[in-house]
Amino acid sequence: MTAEETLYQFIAAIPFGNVATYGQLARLAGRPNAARWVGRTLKHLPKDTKLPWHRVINAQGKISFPENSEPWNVQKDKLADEGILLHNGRIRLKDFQWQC
DNA sequence: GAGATGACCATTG
DNA sequence: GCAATGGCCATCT
Repeated sequence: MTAEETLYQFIAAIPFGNVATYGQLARLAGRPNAARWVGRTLKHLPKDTKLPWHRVINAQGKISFPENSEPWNVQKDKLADEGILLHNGRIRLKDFQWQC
């Protein structure tokens, strides 16, 4: 099981209606300080991936795309479908962050 | 091999 | 809450 595969497993395991941060997933995958590695890995995902990549946000509860950009809107919509709404441009981690 | 870059984080003031 | 700072990992030039 490579670190990447482990990462995919954890992303797939994020429950509906919850989100996880880059640093959190990095830790779970066994790379405590590799948040950037998580971001890089996500960017490499095929566009037809089954992974809920939209549930991955940064530690500030914000979407890591320029606001109102195309991917930003896609992610926002998917989150809204799960009842996760942006409050002042960011997500309330306190309410939605995955506890594991 | 050095420097820049990127879907980042924790700490500090 | 926000900005600056230093750190992290992998890739590209």
